[in-house]
Amino acid sequence: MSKHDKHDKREEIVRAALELIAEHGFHGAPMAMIAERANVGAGTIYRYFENKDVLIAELYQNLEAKMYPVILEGYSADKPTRERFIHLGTALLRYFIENPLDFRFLEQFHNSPFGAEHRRDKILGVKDGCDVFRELFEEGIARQILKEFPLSILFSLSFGPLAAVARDHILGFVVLNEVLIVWTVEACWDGIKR
Amino acid sequence: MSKHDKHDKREEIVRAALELIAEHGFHGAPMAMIAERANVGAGTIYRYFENKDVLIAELYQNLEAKMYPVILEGYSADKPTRERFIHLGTALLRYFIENPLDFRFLEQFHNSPFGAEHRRDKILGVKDGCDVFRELFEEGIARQILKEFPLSILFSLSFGPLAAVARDHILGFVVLNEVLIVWTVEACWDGIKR
DNA sequence: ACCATAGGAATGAACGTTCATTCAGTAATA
DNA sequence: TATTACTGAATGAACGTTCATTCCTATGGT
Repeated sequence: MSKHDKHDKREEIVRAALELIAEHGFHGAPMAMIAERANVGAGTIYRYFENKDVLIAELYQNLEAKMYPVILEGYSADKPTRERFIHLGTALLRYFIENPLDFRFLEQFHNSPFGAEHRRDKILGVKDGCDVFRELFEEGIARQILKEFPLSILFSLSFGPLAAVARDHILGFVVLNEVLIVWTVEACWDGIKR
Repeated sequence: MSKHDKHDKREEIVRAALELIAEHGFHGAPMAMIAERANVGAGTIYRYFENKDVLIAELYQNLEAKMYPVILEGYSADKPTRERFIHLGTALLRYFIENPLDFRFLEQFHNSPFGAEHRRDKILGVKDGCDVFRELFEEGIARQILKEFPLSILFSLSFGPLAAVARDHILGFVVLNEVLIVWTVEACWDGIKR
């Protein structure tokens, strides 16, 4: 067998961990259960990840790296502010709906000791994906297109509803279709525009 | 000692549990630690609560019962839709900011096995506090004041941002004052109004 | 072509820790 | 004294992690 199969095992572990954590939360996904679902011995996980925390952190970074390009696909900084916002918002919401496991994992992650630390990092040096939104908001405020709120409130007014709607869809309280997705993001825009 | 002191112990347990769970989450608040902070033997908790789950569930119901009248104080079904929405929204946000422990506990609760079950209950027979919002939204749609969205999306567009803003305030990412609170809720209104 | 063997990969039973819960004993109350 | 309230050490279950052992395969000598 070749080097490729090593990766197979590693990826099996990552997949199993994502599934179980998304479905049952961090504390409902013991290492033994992850190992079982990955068809791997319990000890094998520790050949690839130092411990559970490292596994989870890597899972999170995997996700961010995976989402970023999907959401930015077709994004152009030249288009009007509103159009760019709708693009990002709908792309994000679509991603969440099409990848419910990813969404559920992210939610678990943000409501955990990890999440708090991670937020602190983002305060100091904002990382990766948020920059796009930050730029968009700052430009929108400067051009007087957006309400003059602290950035963090604009974030909340935009992502708060998107996350809530995605959660409701995944839990089956609404059925979102393409039209509803766009309308929802447009409603968010109405909330932040002047 | 009189009957009153029994209540004192019970309330000490409830207070300690709320503090620790709000601060460290369900799994960072072992029964032994709750007992210690309540100045009570570990076994004493079980004189008042069958087990940890029951303690948590009762904590949650305490909170709901405590919040409901505070938020409805001064609420009048006669006033215009917008005014009523602003009243409820600002009251809720103010409550969260003034009672950060309550807010953090509610967040922990909603991101847990309990939360999911509880949501299912609310689907069938909507309980207590949500009725006010439900009425408000249904009336707003009927009068063509609000966008014609599924109720659950209107909920998300309203509470999503409020929860996110409250979280940011409590974690120190924004400092909300009375003006910002009102502006934020008005922005939510802009999101749901036609 | 065959076997021997070295060494990394994989395993899962075993370990130490932590937690919710119990219960035998103690203190307070009447 | 009898009853009730309280205590915290003891218990067992569950967890993350370790490590002695097994398995697999690539290599080199015959």
